[in-house]
Amino acid sequence: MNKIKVLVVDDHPMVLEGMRSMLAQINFVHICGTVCSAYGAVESIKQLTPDIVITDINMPEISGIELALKIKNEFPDVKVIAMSTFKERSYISQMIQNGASGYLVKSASKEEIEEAILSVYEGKLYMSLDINLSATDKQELDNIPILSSREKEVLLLIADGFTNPQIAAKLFISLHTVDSHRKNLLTKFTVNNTASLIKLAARYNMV
Amino acid sequence: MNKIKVLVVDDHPMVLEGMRSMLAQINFVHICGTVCSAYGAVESIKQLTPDIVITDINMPEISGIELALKIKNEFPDVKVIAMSTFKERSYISQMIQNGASGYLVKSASKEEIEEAILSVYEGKLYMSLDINLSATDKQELDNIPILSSREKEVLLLIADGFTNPQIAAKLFISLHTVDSHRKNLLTKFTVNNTASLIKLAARYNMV
DNA sequence: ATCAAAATCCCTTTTTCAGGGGATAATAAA
DNA sequence: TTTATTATCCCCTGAAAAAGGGATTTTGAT
Repeated sequence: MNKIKVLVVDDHPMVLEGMRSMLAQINFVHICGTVCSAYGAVESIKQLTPDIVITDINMPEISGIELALKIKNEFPDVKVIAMSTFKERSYISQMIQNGASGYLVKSASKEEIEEAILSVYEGKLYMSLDINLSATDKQELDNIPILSSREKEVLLLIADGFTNPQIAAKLFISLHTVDSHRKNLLTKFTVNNTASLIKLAARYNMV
Repeated sequence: MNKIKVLVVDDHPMVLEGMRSMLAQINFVHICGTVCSAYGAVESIKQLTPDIVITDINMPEISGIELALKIKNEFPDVKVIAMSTFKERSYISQMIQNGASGYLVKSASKEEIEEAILSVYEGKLYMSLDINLSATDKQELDNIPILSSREKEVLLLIADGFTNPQIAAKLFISLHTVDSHRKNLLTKFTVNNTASLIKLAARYNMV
């Protein structure tokens, strides 16, 4: 059996080293390279022709989300596994939409990484969301409200400091409508003013 | 020369592996252990008697900040190096106040880690703040306003959704005073309403 | 001892928010 | 096709925040 060629992209040398060390223990995996920025990633893929790219989501300048899109466009056969701390839950769906096949938390064990690589290599999806979360973390995830797209728009504009009339003008809707969305946001987040709303939204990486 | 005994604490196995691999390349360092939670750390220090503990700041349940305090109380001779992504800048001062001797970003290179360990072992302070920051990150750091302790209190209460009258009651000060602090916060953050204020404060890990 | 900064308090006016109510098309899901 | 959701619009009231002005007393640093 040919080894699965894996390229790792992360801006933290420490994580790269960790991945390198962990992947070295998996016999069916060959680490064909590690890259510390999304800039070098595309070039490296061209040269090293990996089967799977494991990439951090949070990177300066070019995020893992954009990188996933680029990879899917230029190298449709290359599978992408996104990696991050559990906190960036809201980014995961974007990552999947951009063609990623898997999601790993950075607290993943060697076994999980192994499973993720195998699953993704076989064309399946792999998600390691529920693992390694503390009880409070899980509860937090469950409490993240589901917003409509319009509500998301309004939320972002609120967070950027726009007043209701300004938001109404921007979205070409009535002031009353903005007010309704705003009320619904407060209800969905079970808070009673803007400060709490934005604090929570920030914690969930929605703003 | 005796090797410097180092214990690493981090809840991400990947980072632990990375540190282990990087420290293994430094000849004057002996990794006497790695621990994946602050709970085990104290016990391990007792058994392994490290010279230096390198600990992540962000850990579930017990943070690195609390851990640093515990270590300084129970093992005053053990030096502590705090480690995190650059984002938690606001925690650094707390870490230092709690007796940490150094600060490493997770994007630190082997050389930086080497230097940090040496410096701290010799009783100096080591800070790796300005390294590996992108231009925009640096600019952001520069723009982080310096708040008085009172302002921090007020900011936290605002973020928790308390109104000015409630804050006044909690802090035993006049409503007018709260209002002044609030105005000063808006000025210092160069924003013009609460939503923007909390969004920024959240980004700077102040709430 | 002096100066600067921080923290405190006071006032006014305009604007915005919060919370309450309810209603109607359009769309998506069952 | 019926139901539920979403997005839209409207009204009201009182509370709170934004923005402007200014003043005094602690506290900390030089």
